[in-house]
Amino acid sequence: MELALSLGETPKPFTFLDKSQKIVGNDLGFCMALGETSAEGKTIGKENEGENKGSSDLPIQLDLMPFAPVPRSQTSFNKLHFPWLTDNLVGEPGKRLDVNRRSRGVEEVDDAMAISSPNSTVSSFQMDFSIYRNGRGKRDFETVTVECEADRGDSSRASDEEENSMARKKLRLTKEQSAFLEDSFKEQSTLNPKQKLALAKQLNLRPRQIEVWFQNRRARTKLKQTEVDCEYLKKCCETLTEENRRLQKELQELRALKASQPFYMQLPATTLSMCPSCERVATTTTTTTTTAAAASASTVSGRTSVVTVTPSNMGLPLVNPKLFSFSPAQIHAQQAAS
DNA sequence: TAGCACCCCTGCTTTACATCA
DNA sequence: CCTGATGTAAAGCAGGGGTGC
Repeated sequence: MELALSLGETPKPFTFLDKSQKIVGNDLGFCMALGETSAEGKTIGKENEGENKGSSDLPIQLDLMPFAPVPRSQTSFNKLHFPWLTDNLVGEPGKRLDVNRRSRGVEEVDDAMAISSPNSTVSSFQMDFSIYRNGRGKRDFETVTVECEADRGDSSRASDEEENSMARKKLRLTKEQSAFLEDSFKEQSTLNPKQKLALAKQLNLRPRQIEVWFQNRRARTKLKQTEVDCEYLKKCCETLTEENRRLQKELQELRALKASQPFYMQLPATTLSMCPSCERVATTTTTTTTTAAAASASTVSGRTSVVTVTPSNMGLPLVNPKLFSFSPAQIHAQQAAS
């Protein structure tokens, strides 16, 4: 029996980038600065130049949060005090580093950009997201603090006293973000760093968040698949149990028949065949069955792998018909010898 | 070749939040 | 409206495998 468990998907070209325009232009209420420069000095999103057409070449920045280095007089939020903002600086002494925080590499650079880069658009757009999230009128200013804290990144959890006093808040992804991530997951269940960065930029999330989302998503998929497999195996078990019961019954009948018909030796042989792959029975009766025994044997039918059921081997338990493979000539020879 | 650092993953757990009775 | 139970999802954490130096 073969169980086809497919937990993964066939790798396909990563096409979620094509959706950027749709998201950007629709109801998310934000645009992205795809012109940012990555750590390697390459323009991120260069490979998606086609999608960027129609939008401005310059990064768009919404000055809704004090992360961006805008003159204080230009932002309406400058009257709000965000004590953690000074912690956003990369390399700030006294920070506690998260163990999962990459100490080098693209992601860190990108995180740092998202947190402290003058061109970062993250915090601004998170504000937009928070507005959408406040559909029911909850979480207004609270949301602002949540998003800001989320943007601080793992490495800026810092200032332990503040951290302790402020309970860990969780960023809730918007429906749009989740849907986009779902679509991306359908395309590909794992991401390479470039794809992660691109997704992060498109959704204005940190790469770490994208990574975590995909990890959790894979875990959910696996869990669901496990449940499905479990159900399938249950049914297989029931089927096999039923078949076993039936075979046992037939075996009893055959034994009873054998006992009642001592001259079974002259019955013709019946060849049963079993497909090796599916183990289904394809009865191949070689001769016309004239007795109940032979008829019964053909229904036991077990199996295509050449189970030759003759009166002489009828008494053998049909444990694994694959083990039985006798040609009529062999059986006749054996009979003659005995 | 061993040791180390780093990256990425899985598996499990924790925690914040939403929902509902 | 409040409250506690419960489910869900984001994030934290530990540990292992792969890779490069």
